Amino acid sequence: MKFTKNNNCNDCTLKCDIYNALKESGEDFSIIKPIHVYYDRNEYICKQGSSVTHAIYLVEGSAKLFIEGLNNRNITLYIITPDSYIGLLSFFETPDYSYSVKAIESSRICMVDIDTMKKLYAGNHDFLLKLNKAFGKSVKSILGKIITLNQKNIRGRIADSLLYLSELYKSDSFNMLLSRKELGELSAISEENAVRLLTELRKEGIINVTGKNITIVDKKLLRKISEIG
Amino acid sequence: MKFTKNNNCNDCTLKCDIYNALKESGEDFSIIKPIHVYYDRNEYICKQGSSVTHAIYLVEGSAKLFIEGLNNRNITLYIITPDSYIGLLSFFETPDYSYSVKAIESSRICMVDIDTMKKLYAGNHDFLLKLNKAFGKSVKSILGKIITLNQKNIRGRIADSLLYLSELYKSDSFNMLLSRKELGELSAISEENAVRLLTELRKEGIINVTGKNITIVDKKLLRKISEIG
DNA sequence: AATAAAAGTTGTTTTAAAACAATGTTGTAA
DNA sequence: TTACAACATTGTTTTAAAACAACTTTTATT
Repeated sequence: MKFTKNNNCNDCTLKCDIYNALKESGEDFSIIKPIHVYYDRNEYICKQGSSVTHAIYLVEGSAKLFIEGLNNRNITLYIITPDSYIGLLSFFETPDYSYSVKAIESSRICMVDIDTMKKLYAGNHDFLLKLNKAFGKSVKSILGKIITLNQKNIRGRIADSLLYLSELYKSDSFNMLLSRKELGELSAISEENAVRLLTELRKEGIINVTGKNITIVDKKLLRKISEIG
Repeated sequence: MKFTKNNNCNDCTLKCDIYNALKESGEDFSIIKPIHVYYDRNEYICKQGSSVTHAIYLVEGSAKLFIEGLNNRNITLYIITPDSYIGLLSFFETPDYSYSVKAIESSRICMVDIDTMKKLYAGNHDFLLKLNKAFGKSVKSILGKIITLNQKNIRGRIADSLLYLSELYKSDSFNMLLSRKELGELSAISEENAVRLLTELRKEGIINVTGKNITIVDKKLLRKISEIG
């Protein structure tokens, strides 16, 4: 982890919501002092229980958002890719993060002090509504996850996770960046069963597996499995 | 289900957020035309998949918010009591409800057209922030639920549900209003096991059970069970 | 290159909870 | 006041998935 202060939004290639809101407001860019941070794989970007001090935006790389459960068992809710908010679910109301985020590859984030954010959306209604929209979307996906985790068998769950990753990376062939254990955590499956299921699906000709590289061969069938298990 | 139109907020004893926002704005109360609806036990207040057309506020009674899952199996996320929003989780972004709500006793709700709501919070920043705050709180409780459902055993889960209900009704002795099946759905447990666990806890002297009336006798122990199962 | 550590794999055993089944109880509508 | 449905209870069986164990492969580290 290393960080740089004194960044200037004008030099940033990413024209994020915050930038746009600020530009619209006509305010000086000096009011926000964005901090850029670089993380290696497996480093915490934010930790469940710690206080929410900044709005965090993922600029580069990818990260997993997970809840830290009992006896070190985690459940990964989803993978975050650029460019989207990391701090979102805990942004309103809660003083502390109710989840953790870890980089799953080298990643870069940009963070803006929460007071500055508040000032910003106090004067910009659309900005707040945009935050809400993203927020609402997250919630919807979480509700779907609850059903998946509680009502599908492990075969259906792993199929779900693979389809999810394929959609996330917008390709039938992708490097999932996750270890077998982490893939398990995305589907609430033990590591051993995650391995077994990947092997099973491979032998059935539904996917190809080479290390962490997955290719979905028969998407139709995988979708069926996701439905009926 | 029966409803009344042409209600006047000035006659309403409940001075809700919407009322207050409107009053502050100085607008005429005639711009909102609240509809009051009465529901019997087990009637749908809103149905998963149907479109979000109104903001719904629970005025009287209580209701369960649940996700309709696979083969008619539901998971109840929480119980709603007055006075709070029902439509909240689906209020932003999503055009359709991603969950259902049913009355668990005779209940009364008040609903306001969503366009009116939008007009209202367009001119009232604090009102929107208040909505967000309530929203954030819901999300936090749902994240906790995910861990409970996936990582605790059924004994821990039922303990959780009983503690939750006791907190909700602000008493160690309460009528849970839920059938054994519904209590099961609140904890993702089969009806049979819900019965067995209640009997078990009763025999251990931790709770008293008379029909739907529950009394928590040993709260400390129940908390312990909720933790360790 | 050698060695340790982490990650992945496969077979076997255990177990928690659902499903099934049968029966009892209560509430409610004719 | 009977009768039928919904709800509740208890015992038994089945099963899906975790846990355990042993081993292999890959990846870092000295």
